[in-house]
Amino acid sequence: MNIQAVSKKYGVSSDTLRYWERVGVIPPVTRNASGYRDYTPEDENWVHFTQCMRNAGVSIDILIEYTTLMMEGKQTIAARQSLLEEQRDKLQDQIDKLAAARDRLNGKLDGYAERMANLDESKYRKTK
Amino acid sequence: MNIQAVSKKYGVSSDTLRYWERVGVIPPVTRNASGYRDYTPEDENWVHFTQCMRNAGVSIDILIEYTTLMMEGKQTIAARQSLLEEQRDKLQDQIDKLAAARDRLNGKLDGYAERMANLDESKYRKTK
DNA sequence: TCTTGCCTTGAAGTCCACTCGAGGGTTTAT
DNA sequence: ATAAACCCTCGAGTGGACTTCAAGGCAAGA
Repeated sequence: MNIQAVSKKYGVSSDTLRYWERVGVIPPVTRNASGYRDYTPEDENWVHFTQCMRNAGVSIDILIEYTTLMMEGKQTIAARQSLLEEQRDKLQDQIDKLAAARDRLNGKLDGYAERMANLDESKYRKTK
Repeated sequence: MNIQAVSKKYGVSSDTLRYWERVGVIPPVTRNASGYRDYTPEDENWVHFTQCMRNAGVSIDILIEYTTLMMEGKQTIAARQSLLEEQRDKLQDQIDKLAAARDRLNGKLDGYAERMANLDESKYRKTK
């Protein structure tokens, strides 16, 4: 699958796909005879994983670290595991922060709903 | 309360507090006789709200827009309400993305747990 | 064969949200 | 009364993550 098709399939620009590969977030992508990128299902999986992590705010540096460990083979399994655990915990913290912000907005919105109701009411009885 | 105390209380640098005020994320803070910032409880509340929203990734531009509407008074109530609703919905979308990433990491971690178990086992019976 | 369009690289540019430094006034402690 | 530790403003600098640009190679259709 060429770069444009992958770009469309995952909603990531070709520039970003090349950038991810250049800095080492994803391992070197398979090339065809003319040197064009030809993403295998495994390459695609890296893209998908990266997109998922980036959407969640995992930093480029962390992803580079993970990919580097991955390419170093079996002896890095324990390191990869703790890296992933750490990121999962960070994600959970972030989820909690987002939920707190959402709840705070909902609290404010309750106040607005009331004020809007008062505005409506005032159309009918001009009490103030 | 002076800027340093607020900085400590909310874990936001003094530079950032000044920056937020400068660009209009929070309204002008009360000053003392020598022109130093002296945060009232209401000023603090703006800081706290801003910190909560920034932690959740709400952009500076959106916060400026909200504060501007706020300072324009009652006639912007409806606009503020829809701005807040939109942000709440965005936060929910982001929460969903983070949860998806977290779940994906947990899936990967299940795989790692297995491999680690195999490594342990191989210490005792060298079957491969 | 010429054109259109996608592909390549490397370097430079952009955007966001701070963060820092310079230069200067104020308050507090000795 | 003078040094240390605050505070102020303004403008420039930084870091992360792209994004665009420049210059050129290859490929399929008219």
